[in-house]
Amino acid sequence: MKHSYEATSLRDRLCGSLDANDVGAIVSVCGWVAKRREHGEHLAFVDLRDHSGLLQVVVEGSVDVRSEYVLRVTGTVSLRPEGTINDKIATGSVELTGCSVEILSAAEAPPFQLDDRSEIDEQIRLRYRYLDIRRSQMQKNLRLRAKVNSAIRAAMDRQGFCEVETPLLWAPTPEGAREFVVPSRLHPGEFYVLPQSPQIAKQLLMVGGFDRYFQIARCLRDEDLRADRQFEFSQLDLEASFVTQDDILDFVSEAVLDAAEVATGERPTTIETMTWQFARDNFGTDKPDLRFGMLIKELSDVFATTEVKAFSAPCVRGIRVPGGAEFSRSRLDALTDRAKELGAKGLAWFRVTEGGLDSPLDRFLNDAEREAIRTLDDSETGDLVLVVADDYALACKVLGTLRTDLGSPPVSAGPHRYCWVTEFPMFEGLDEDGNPVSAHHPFTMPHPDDVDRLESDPLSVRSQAYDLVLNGWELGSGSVRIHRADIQSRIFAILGITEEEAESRFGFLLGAFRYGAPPHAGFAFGIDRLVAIFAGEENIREVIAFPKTQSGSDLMTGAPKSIGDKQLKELRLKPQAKV
RNA sequence: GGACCUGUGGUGCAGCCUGGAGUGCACGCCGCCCUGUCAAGGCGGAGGUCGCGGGUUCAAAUCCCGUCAGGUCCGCCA
Repeated sequence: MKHSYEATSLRDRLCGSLDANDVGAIVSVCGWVAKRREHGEHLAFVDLRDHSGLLQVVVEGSVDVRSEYVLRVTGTVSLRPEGTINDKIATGSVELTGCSVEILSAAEAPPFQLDDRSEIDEQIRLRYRYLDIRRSQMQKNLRLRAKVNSAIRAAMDRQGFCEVETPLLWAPTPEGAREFVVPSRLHPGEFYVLPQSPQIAKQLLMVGGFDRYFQIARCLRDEDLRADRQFEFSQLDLEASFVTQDDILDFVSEAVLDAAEVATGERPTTIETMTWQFARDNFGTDKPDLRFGMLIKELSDVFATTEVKAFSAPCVRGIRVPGGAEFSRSRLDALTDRAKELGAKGLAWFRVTEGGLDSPLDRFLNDAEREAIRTLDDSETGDLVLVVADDYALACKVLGTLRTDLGSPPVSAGPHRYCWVTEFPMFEGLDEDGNPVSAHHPFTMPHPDDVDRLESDPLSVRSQAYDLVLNGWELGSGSVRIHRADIQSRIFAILGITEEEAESRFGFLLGAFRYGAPPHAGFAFGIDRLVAIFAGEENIREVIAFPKTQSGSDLMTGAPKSIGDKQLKELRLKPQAKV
């Protein structure tokens, strides 16, 4: 089937699109030389590659082309002679014969082979990213991303959302993530920042009467990089007025499920919902991976009056590791190190054996304690039980992390398990001045049932904030926003933000809210992470055309780089010498 | 800011623990041969600052210290 986008002035078809139905057609194709196989001066085969696939070109006579030469080949689509059909490629039943070959561009030997067989060091790939993305895996990933983007746009459009672009040059609003700073030439000594998200802009759009806004927005955060974090990333950012939390969950679900359908061919039937408290109790984290069990079990009651010093703590909890009794001592030591890295004082391990428990701590346990551990989560002989005793938050963090370290299937293997996590706490902990810290952001609406306790017991107050989680990755979060000045003032007061401070930091937003702010709520989720999971990639760099390294360098362009004195002078900037 | 892993012809690896001549494997590259290959095949060849610096030693790719780059993680990411 010929598609309109295949044909151009230079080519008629894409290499990978030809098959037995095209036999007899005289076509021109363009692409790169993937492989050349010469048989003396009378016959040569060239595998021509474009993003659609490979096509074997038969040249009668010799041909002076090398790998990665760019060719335009005109020839007849022919069935391959019997016995020479190649099942491994989509076009393997045909080949191009009687060809004339035009060299559009010669090429040096590439620094690495562009086939799919070799694992190339990422450093090399990133230095020659323009070659790396010529490889089929990267073509696949980036094109998948484009499909996801377009499915999301279609879903938002269908739901009546209006796409509005917001500024990249924004005002500093010191709060949350560290911002990238842009010096102003016209106002020397003053700065713009690149937005960590369009949060405030989209709330202003609500005030402005765009009751359903969305944008596939670039967000920038100057924080340390990780496998799932780049300086710049893309979010589906949305906000709607005259809605509740449930409306937002519906809007987002629609977009995500559409994207999933386009990406995987299958529309997930459900997105589970659980409260933040439930997630923490059972998974030890606010981003639960539902693909496997190993839930965290409570042991605090059993050890409430324990003689075992290591277990004298407000919270004692454990997980069962199926088959973990086989772990070597060094592996168990590594787990203990990991627990300590996460802040635990130690990690207690118990091999469940035929006779009971194998553990250095076993002899200190009384019968009830031993029985509770031995039967934790229906443990059987051959399992391992890991126990952490600490305060609740740390026990959650340590066991939750060990759970995913030990149980999480590879991204490419597991099913896709989506999950809404709701009723996040309004505040998490206290800052150095003793003020509660916003868990989401200071414009988040408290849970209606908890508003009374805002002042008396702020840390117990739930918010109307929610996260979307996929396979243990936080895809995004959102909240119902505060649109009433009285509640906003109370929140600022609790956070220890004075009126003057609030005015100087968010004045334009608070000002806008004085002119008729509709109740509104919104959400944003990371497209890089979503696509990475769809693509079966553990690392979002694999779905980004030109990513940065962990230290924030671009190995291709060499960024960041110094700028010339003239530019510095113009911006009135004076770099300090490196220490 | 911190922990751990990695760095050896163009590429991917082995060699390092237990020091002894830049040794090996696969791919690629160059030349010649080859009329149905498709990870083509045969013959020949070129290609190295063992990331960089210092130390130990008669001798360092190998051991030690430092440093740079890449990765994973902790901190950080409202």
